[in-house]
Amino acid sequence: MKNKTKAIRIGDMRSPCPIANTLDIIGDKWTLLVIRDLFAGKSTYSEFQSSPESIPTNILANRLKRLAEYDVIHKTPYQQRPVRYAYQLTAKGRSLGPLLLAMAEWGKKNIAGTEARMKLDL
Amino acid sequence: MKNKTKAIRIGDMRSPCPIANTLDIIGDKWTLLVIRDLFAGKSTYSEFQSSPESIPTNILANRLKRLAEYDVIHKTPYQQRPVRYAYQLTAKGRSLGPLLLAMAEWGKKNIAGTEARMKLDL
DNA sequence: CCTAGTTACTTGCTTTATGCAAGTAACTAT
DNA sequence: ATAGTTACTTGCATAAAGCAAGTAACTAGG
Repeated sequence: MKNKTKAIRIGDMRSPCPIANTLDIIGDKWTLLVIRDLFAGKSTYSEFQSSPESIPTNILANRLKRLAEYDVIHKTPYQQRPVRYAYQLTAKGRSLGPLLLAMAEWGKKNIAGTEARMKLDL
Repeated sequence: MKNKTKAIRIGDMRSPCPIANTLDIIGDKWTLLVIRDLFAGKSTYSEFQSSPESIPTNILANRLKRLAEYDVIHKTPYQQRPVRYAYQLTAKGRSLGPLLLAMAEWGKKNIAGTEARMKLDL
């Protein structure tokens, strides 16, 4: 099994802590929203863009690239002429389900005015 | 119950999604490391600074302030002359335990070279 | 009293990341 | 031939992060 991803980064870690290293992959305001959308069944660039938070297009491209590098998602062409891509969660990506669930639960309990409008297949 | 915190922010939300709103509070590379330290029993400014990730001092001050504003932690003086403060998790903060646990588990399983060196009282 | 040390920050400045608008490539449909 | 759609990229302004140094309020030692 060749390693083309950034999965192994020993040496350039800020610490060996699993939380710190997870944050280096998903620790920002946008990444988990893309992953949420994937859990909600979305898979194309325009579907991600259509989410209510309106992710900037360059940031979306950047996050999709990073997630693919870390093997959390992968990109496959779903049609030719013109070629269009579908993004989907890898096994590693799907295993973020419990984290997403914990976050959604915390938000619903602790932040007034929040409401889950999409059904996630966690 | 008076509300001096930012707990209620209806109107300036980017969406009603609980995940999006949780990310607006803890979605960055540092906040959850401070919370991790609190779960590990740390409580002073210098203890947070001594963690292996070496959080910049101005960012630490900023995050402590924000977490207090959102009622995730609170600050109490533990001595006079000179006055020194201890930070501790509120009930709201302690309820982040499952989220932190899910994140630690994901990191341990999916990122090579990670290792939990602190015991968290989740 | 004077100097060094500690804790808990704040300030100034440089670098990096975010956010917005516009532009491009490769098509399809009329 | 022109307009529309999808999936991006590029340029530029603003905001946040990161680093080093400085400050305030003390304590302890010579």
